[in-house]
Amino acid sequence: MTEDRRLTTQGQERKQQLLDHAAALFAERGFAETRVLDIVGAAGVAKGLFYWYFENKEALFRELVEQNRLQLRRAQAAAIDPEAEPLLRIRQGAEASVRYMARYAHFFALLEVENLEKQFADELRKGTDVHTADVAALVRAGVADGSIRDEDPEVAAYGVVGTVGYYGHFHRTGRIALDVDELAAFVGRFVVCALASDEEIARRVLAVRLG
Amino acid sequence: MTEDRRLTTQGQERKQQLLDHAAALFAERGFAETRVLDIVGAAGVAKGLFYWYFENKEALFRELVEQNRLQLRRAQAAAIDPEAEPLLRIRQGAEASVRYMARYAHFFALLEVENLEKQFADELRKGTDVHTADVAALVRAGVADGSIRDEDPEVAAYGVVGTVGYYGHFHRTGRIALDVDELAAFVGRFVVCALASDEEIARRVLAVRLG
DNA sequence: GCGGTCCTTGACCCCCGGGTCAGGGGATGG
DNA sequence: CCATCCCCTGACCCGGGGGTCAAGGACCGC
Repeated sequence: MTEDRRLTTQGQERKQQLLDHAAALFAERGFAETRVLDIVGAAGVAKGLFYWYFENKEALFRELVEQNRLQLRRAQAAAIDPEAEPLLRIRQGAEASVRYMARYAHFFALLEVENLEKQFADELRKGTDVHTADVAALVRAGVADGSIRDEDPEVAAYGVVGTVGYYGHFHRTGRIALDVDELAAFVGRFVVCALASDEEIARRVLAVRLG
Repeated sequence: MTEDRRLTTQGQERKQQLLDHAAALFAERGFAETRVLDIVGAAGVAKGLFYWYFENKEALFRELVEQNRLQLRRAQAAAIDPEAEPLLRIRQGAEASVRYMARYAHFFALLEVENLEKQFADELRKGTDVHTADVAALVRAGVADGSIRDEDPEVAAYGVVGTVGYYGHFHRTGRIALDVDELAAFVGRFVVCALASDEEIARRVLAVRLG
């Protein structure tokens, strides 16, 4: 029973507390292994209160995902220079994503649930699919102006999204010793080299310093 | 209580049946959502029998992973020409992995559990880590002879493993329309372009026809 | 036939964890 | 000072699913 509660400021804060603690716990031990009791325990409130704010555990999870997805999208948009050429925009987006994922690593551990909990697959696919569509548009533009190798834009876009995601994952799980700046730069080089139609273009795009 | 049972031929077959049905169910609806009862139900046997062959659900899962990991490694080894130059070997390994993953898609849906079920993280990391170490050795050789861009071999290797894994995932979940041959070829191009130190080398390595 | 090992069954136990609910307190406004 | 709407509590209910077990084949070698 959580139709459309009207929350006071206090209520909103409490809700966010629960979301935050839940995120930390999910990231630490996984969704299935996290009990509602753990979440309320971490937040220092009684179990019943959980159901004041959320329909159930899944609903909380969905809300968490949505919040997070929007934040990432905002971070990407902020990093991309709308005036720049397509391949550079792709590089900017990729590096920004890596930075963002490193910063909110605990959130992203969550998104990977896509793989296991089939119940969330559709929900979570939306995130990558939207991201992929963005990149695909850029690839299409790059192929059109000759700066990107002539590959299927959709497929190539998955390469960018995948590379960013995988490096985020490996970094998060401590298997890549690089610091965030180095990693972001590396991923930028990786995707640019993978997509550029020739060395000249790759060099040009990589020469740009990103702030 | 499954110490070291001596299984008859029939016993081994029954055990494999359970493994197969479990794999299919895990892939279909996830590990946590699959009941032991579902598994034995699919295999058409009683619940108690499950515990004759396996300590518990997790033990079965681990066994499944191990079986599968070894199979992939064998497939990779078979596809790689030990005489070829490093970058070409990487390409061969990557394409073989894509093919293998497409063929045993249902198995691989499993391996992605790495992300959510923290209890299996270590177990599963072993798989990717071994694979990465193999690729890293090839990258090191390629960097040494100048055919591969001078990047940290470990980090670059994660790019290959990640690319293969992600394309496998996207293909498996129906988001890439290409057939396996096209996808494998694409992934080959992607990693070769991402790693090659110049166009000439990339062209040379990509010119080789793979059987 | 007889003992032994392997295989199989399904009812049963039992706990854990999701979800509920009756009740209480503290604001705010009329 | 009553009413109302949020917020909060924790004991309780209850089902599901993991794991057990006593018993009963089936097939073997002897």
